[in-house]
Amino acid sequence: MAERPGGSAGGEALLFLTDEQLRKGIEAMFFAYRGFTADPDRILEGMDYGRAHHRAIHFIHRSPGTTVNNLLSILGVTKQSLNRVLRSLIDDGLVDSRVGRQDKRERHLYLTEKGAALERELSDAQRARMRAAYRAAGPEAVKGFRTVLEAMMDPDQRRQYQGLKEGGP
Amino acid sequence: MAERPGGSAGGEALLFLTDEQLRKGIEAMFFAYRGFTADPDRILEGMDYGRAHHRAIHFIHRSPGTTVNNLLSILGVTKQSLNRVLRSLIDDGLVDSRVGRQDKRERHLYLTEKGAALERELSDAQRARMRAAYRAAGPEAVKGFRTVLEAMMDPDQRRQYQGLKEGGP
DNA sequence: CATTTTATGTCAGCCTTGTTGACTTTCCAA
DNA sequence: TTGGAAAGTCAACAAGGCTGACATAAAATG
Repeated sequence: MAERPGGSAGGEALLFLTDEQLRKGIEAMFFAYRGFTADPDRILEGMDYGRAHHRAIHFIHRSPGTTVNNLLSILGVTKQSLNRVLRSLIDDGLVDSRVGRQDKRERHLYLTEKGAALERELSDAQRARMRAAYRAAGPEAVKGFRTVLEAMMDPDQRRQYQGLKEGGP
Repeated sequence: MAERPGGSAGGEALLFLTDEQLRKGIEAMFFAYRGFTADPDRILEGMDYGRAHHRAIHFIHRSPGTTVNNLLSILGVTKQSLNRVLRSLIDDGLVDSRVGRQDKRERHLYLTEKGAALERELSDAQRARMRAAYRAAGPEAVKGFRTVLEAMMDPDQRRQYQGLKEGGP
């Protein structure tokens, strides 16, 4: 791996693995992530909420009835941090927290109509950007996009990402 | 755009634009970005530095001699915020700030040998993950990955991303 | 039944990294 | 020579991470 990068499949086929190409990929992630979060951030500024609230709302919408513990492991933050966010969402009537029927220690989280309305506003904006990008890039590019992103995740994160496909309470 | 999503190219070709597919793309970005930043974050924790220092170091390495103002527009933060980060890097001898020769108001930023060493450590870790993901996904997927990310950026961000290709002081 | 473990909530305090506003110094350019 | 741009600095604040300690209820286990 000294003279030619890669060194097995013949050089040219591996030019996409040069440090220069990798650096471009890294910067693409940086700039694209800013775009990715820009629209919801704009909507949330002015409200009392931020990106952390958006994330909670997204995953509650995604898995209605999810427990606090589930949410914690998906978001990867501490319960104190999540609690602060959930508290404000519950107090403001965007999220409904119901004691579990089988296990009464658990709280199951649901969006209220008001919460669902905000979720719609946020995800409409985020999807609009995503849709424009997808449409401009085309289906083959989108497939590659998803493949690389999945390969970039930590195994635990990937499991959660894939597990979410069918998941539920 | 009501009955069939898209509605022009025949339906099946546009299935990658469904809300479900877009939602998966959104979550892929979320989880992948966590992986993307995980390794440098691990290296930096314990030092006095964080992700903001990493970003500054990255772009100074990338464009040696860049001015504070250049850096500000790339990073998209306030000068007070950047100044706090630069101050610690300069005080700790990782970054060298030189008064401009033509315009003596400007400061040109360079990594010292110590700064370059940390940059190497951080970018080696980040590149290793990127390389593994690229290799697993293959060149076609990588091409799609970059295409979608570029389309996702704000126009200003995209200009900066592309401008960085040749750029210099 | 007694004990331990689990799920959750909460208080207090700290750190990083972002923000705004005000003010100063330097110094290029009109 | 003066206006304004570039940079630096101080102060104060907010969001959203973190740790540690402690409380409560309920389930699980002995």
